[in-house]
Amino acid sequence: MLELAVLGLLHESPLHGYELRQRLKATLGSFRAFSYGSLYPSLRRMKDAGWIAEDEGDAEVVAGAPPLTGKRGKVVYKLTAEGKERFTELLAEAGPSSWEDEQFGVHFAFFSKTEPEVRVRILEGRRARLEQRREGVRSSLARTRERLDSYTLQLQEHGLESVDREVRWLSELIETERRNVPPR
Amino acid sequence: MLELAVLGLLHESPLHGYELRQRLKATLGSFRAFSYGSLYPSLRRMKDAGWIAEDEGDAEVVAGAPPLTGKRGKVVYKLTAEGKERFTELLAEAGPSSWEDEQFGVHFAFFSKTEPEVRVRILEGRRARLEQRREGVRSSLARTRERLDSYTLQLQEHGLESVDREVRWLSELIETERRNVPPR
DNA sequence: TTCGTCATGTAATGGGTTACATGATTAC
DNA sequence: GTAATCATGTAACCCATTACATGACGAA
Repeated sequence: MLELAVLGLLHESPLHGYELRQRLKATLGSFRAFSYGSLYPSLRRMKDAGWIAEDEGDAEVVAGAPPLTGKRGKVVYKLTAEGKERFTELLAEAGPSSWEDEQFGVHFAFFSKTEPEVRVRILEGRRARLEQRREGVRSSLARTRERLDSYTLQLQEHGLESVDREVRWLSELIETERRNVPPR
Repeated sequence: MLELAVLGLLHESPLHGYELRQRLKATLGSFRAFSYGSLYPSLRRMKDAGWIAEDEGDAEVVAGAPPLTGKRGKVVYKLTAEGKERFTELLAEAGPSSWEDEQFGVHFAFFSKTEPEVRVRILEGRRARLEQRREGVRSSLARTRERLDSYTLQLQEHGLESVDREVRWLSELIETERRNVPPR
């Protein structure tokens, strides 16, 4: 999850940890936020795995002074060739977990780097998942409506409307995708 | 979280684990689902803590046959006096975490058992949280709109609309609460 | 008799958060 | 010079999930 997001952002340009987190917030918006406590260890692991590497030879070295002192400044990471491969791989292997709430947003955020067929698969998977959830809530609501107090009821209905809204959104997106890439 | 939900459900009537999970789904709707892998250990802990207890003397003992065999059937739990206290306590101590996505739904689901002032506090806290999030997204969007690809942009905007919708919903709820319990 | 679903549980694992510690750099 | 924020990191913990194991019970 975090891994995919980091690879995706570094795919655009090298960044250091702190910056990465800002971009993460900006890219994922209201869907997800990560803390440094998960980001830095993750960067470490990804570096050990060889997917990212420290980016020297940066515009950072201007006066020569900072690098001369043993001080540790920003650590800028860039994607390695293996990292790019890994990213592509992660994007391609979109399975059932890709349409869960937390994952979907991250996948979607990198749709412009995703194969058109995979995009449609994810959008449809997500929609099916939501429709199934909606049916579950609806039928349970039909069975127990009278027994629920007004607050629980409001919660259910607001939830249902939210799901409906997202389904409609997804349907529009799917249609647009289809127009651009007609099914073979 | 799970704890609060379980206490809340058992507050209405004794239930066994399996049933509890169904009710959890029905009550929380699309907001949250729990697996048995977290439910059963949680029940165990709550029993050890003395908040819930096995409910014997149930309608279950009809023919006398099942209890005579050493077989272990359903384990029905009921709330103890301490459990009721704990529940009230949890409902009252509604702090900043109560307005986070995951917690809010659970709190809201038991609003009918919550003090009116606490209800308003939670609703307003949640609204403020969402408004703050919305401003964050908005300003970041204003700054970086041109640099974002169309997918990321759509994600942001859909997110923004969802937040807007929930804010409006909350505002209506708050107004209703206020009409019923005018501020002293 | 076998299939579905009811029912209870455990072990391993996952994927994060909070709180803390530290220090550099920038703006006032 | 001092406050804010930029910047990196660790340790302890939390709260759940997945996968697995087991078995009763009712309906076809």
